[in-house]
Amino acid sequence: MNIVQPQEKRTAGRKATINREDIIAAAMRLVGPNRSVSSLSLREITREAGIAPNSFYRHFDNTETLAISAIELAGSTLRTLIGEARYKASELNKGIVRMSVETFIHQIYADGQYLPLLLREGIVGSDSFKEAVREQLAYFEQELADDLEAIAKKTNKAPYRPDIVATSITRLVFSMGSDALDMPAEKHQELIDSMVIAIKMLITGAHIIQKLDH
Amino acid sequence: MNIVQPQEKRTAGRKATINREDIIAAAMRLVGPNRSVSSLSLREITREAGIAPNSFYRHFDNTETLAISAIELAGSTLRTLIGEARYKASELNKGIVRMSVETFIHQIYADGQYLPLLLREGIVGSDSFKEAVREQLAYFEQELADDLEAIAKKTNKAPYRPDIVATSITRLVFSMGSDALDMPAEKHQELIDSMVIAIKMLITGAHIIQKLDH
DNA sequence: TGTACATCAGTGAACGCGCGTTCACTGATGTAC
DNA sequence: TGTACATCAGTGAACGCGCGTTCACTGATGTAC
Repeated sequence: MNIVQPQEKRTAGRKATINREDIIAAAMRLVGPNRSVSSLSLREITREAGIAPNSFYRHFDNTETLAISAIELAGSTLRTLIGEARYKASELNKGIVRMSVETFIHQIYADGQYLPLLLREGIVGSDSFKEAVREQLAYFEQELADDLEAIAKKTNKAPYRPDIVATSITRLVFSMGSDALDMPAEKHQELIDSMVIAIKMLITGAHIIQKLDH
Repeated sequence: MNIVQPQEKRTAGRKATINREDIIAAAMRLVGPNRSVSSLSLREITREAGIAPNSFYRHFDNTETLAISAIELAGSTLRTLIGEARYKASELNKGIVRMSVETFIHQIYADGQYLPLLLREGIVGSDSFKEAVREQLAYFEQELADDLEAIAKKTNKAPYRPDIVATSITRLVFSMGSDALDMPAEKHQELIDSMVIAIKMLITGAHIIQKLDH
């Protein structure tokens, strides 16, 4: 979970004009809505970052290392955003589900392309990419599971298989969320509504099903 | 939906030793569980197919055209499989949901890598790839919607927003289904069980929710 | 304060390599007569 | 049946290009004394 190695105390030497975050940002700009990080060439990244090709090696061992750093950055950024959404939801008395989903979608058009990055690299990346994404998704699911538990306590009704509910919601949000990239902003509200309905179906079903089967 | 251009009647000329399907198959072998079609080089594909690089142009305009053909082939193959599963389910009196999911998962370890191909290209592909995948997903969702309607007629209870249910199920099956690629075969049954439960939660929830909100 | 020195981020030039694409060709096949 | 011919799938050689990586270097910075 260390996004960037701790800055070891410098003793002497030329001052750095660019850092790891700058290079990651350049790579994020290049991937856009369609490309995967593994399709980026080293020279392409350094061109975008404004440095010489071989300067890349001063900051990363190779493009694979850069990609994993980008995935970790994306994951922690998204979880921070959702954390804020959760906080705001409790403050504004707005539904936690709707608030979280809205944050997700609006984030897509904001500074970063974090969500689609995670989604893509979890699917097309190398094994180590997939592992890095899996780790990030596990954090999401854990936080979701906590929410579900809190709801369960409040309503005195535990959902059936909360693990499956958490996984399903995560998958749905990522899958449907990435659709937002390919549609105009005015359709976002409709998408958000659909996602909220789907999630509520899942949660509602999870509370009923146990009565039927168990 | 035309997988391969209709064989125009040949009048003269050397007999073909390789055809479009052979080249698509070579490409499918190369992508494996991780790579996207767009990462394949023309020379790599022809090497795998056992032909000279420039022979590729006798069959496809470029690798993009090949990729779209592969997507269409994957889509129609999968839908045929699911169609058979649906038929068998009604014959064997086995649950239609379980039967379809099991077919999906087992197919992953069978001849083709169709499901992950669709999933990947729908996310990392170019706009035309995405369009091709979207078309295939739309077929799936339509067939699912038909099933839901049939169930609704039988039970005399229509689900709320069957479109959202169909979309959600499709997304869940593709997302969780592709996990099967990264896990040993003995864990497949567990995955199938989880997917079936998630789908039942959705369907159950979709029947309850309308009573609450509408 | 001044000076010699170690550190190290960034560079320009060069390398060998695989790539997509082109060209003119070969030779097997089927057709016309 | 035989022969000249049109068709066209597949090829070998060549091209210019962007790639990842290496090397020896430059020169700004901070440290030791």
